[in-house]
Amino acid sequence: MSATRKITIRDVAAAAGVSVTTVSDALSGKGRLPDETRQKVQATAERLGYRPSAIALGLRERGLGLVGLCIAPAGNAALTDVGYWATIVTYASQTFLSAGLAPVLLPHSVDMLAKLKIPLDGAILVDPLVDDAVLTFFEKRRVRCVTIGRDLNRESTCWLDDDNGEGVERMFEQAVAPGSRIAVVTIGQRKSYAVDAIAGATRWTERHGSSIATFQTEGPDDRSIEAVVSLVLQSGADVILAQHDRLALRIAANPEVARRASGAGLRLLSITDSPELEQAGIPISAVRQRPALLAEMTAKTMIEMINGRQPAGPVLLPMDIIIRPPAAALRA
Amino acid sequence: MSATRKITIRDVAAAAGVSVTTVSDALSGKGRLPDETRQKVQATAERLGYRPSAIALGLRERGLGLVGLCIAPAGNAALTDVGYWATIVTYASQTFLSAGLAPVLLPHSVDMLAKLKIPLDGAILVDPLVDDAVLTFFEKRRVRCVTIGRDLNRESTCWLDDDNGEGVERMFEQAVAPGSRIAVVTIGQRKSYAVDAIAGATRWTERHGSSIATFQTEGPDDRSIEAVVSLVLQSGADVILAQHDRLALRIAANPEVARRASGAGLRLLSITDSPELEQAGIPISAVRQRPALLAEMTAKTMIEMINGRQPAGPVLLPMDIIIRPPAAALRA
DNA sequence: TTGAAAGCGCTAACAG
DNA sequence: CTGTTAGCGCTTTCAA
Repeated sequence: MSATRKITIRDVAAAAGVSVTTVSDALSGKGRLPDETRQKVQATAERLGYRPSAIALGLRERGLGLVGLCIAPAGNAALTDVGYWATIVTYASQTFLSAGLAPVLLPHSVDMLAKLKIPLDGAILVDPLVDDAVLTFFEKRRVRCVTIGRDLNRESTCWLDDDNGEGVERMFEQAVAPGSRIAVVTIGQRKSYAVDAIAGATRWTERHGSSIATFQTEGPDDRSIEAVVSLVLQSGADVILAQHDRLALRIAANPEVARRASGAGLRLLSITDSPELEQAGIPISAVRQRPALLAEMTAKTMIEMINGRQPAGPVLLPMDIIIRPPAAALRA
Repeated sequence: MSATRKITIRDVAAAAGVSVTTVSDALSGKGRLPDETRQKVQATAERLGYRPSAIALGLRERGLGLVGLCIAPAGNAALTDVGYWATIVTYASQTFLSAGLAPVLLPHSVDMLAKLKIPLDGAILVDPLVDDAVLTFFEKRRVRCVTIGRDLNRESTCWLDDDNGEGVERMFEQAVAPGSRIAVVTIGQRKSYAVDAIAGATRWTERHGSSIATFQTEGPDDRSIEAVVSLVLQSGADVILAQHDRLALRIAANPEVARRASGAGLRLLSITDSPELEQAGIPISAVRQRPALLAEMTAKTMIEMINGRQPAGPVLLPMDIIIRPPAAALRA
């Protein structure tokens, strides 16, 4: 580590009256020099405040041990679940640090990414979009990459994820009556977790002769969401599956939804869980993600890759189902 | 950025049948070569997938643009306020990224820090302890450092902070009656924000002829906290000032505290604020920190230092006071 | 217009 | 036991 580097190995060599090799060996403990020389060199280095240049080391060793962490920032609480973000960042970082690798927080914008002049040994990307630009950037730059979730249009990259499809299917098994009319409400860009989750719901539907319809909000604003909720209510749905917990909470805020859901007329489900769901006026069941484990495993996969081992193929983590039964059911 | 670098500038030169200088000039647009040569070289570079090595660049330029971010991790919610952590990390990172610098999440342990072979251009440290080991480490390594809060035993470092002293003094002005008996409850290691805040409370006390006593919990466990709360209650205190919001919430959980505080017999205050305080059974007034602004300003200060400008001396940000009046006061 | 060579700071191979 | 030298990949004089 260094900032205002000045004294180089040569300065130490000159001051100690030896060659650079001797300095190098003396400090790294490699060659078999007499203790006297070694100590003299060490003392000189200490006196001069000499620190080996990490960059020069990196140049030789081809790598500094930097790994990128690319995940939508937690600035806007409405957009990102801060707890999810913090958990992933914390666990991935800790795993990397334990392996002697330094986690770098990467921007999501390719422009900013391109401005960085950083020799990355690898990168983790969380929730890639379809044809993800960041992923393309990494591919071009030959930066190895592991993702949490996957780019739906890309076969090659190594990824891990919660098993959203199986999780949602199981949640339906436990929480939804056969023959129900299901409305899926999606928001924002297509991401694999949502696609997988909806696929799970669809599988359940096909098995149980229920119907399923998907509604996409125009935008992330309240007006767009309200509009879609009206449509959903008109459609006569028994069950609403929201793309994520923030969306579920906003749907739950609709009075008509709240009214129907407080009886047995409507069941609100979410593809992602968060502590806030506990505070909702109505019960919202959800599939619980495992960001801590996911982050750790993803980081470990990255470490494997850096160490030259072939990473395992896609990994799917089994999820917990959080059933929050409607008040009516509790009374029964 | 790179990972499995292979093709160097020499490969391109050879393939294009020119010298490395020409390649360098052609790609950076520096020399005045004929367009024909330039295009040929660019095409060759493209074809070979050539990327200049960030490390080699860094070796010449003496710096890669890496800045460290050292802040106790958000793993344990009881220890850290996740929102505070996430805000600081997010805003500091964004400020750095906008300046083309890459934020590295640093471990808090000096051992792990020493394992990292990273050429840091600077680092931000949040809430240093007394005689902070990380700070000492940076000093030794000649890594410039700006802190949020300060090491109470260190004069030299550049720091910024919320103006906790003034904030708490003002909170007392608004929320505490002259002549009150004040109990300060501290927990964990000595940090400057708490010392400053208590100093503010003490100043207020001296002006208004009140008494103030400090209680330090043995440890962070519930038993230790309970023990201290008993002592405080026995002391006949009117006002409890807790070191931080998590501690305040745990104090508020004491039935006797809750009982007295729901009347006008006891006032609970906290040196830090958080959304959770809203959910507490009893009103807890607090001083609100400004992590977003603080992080941004600190990062900007760091950027100034990296650009060779002298940073301004200590900066103190005025704080907002969040008064949550006791139910008794509302009724009146 | 182009190229050779000198470093940036370090280590490893090879001599002495 | 210690020193010289050759790179790691790049840019920047300075010559040709």
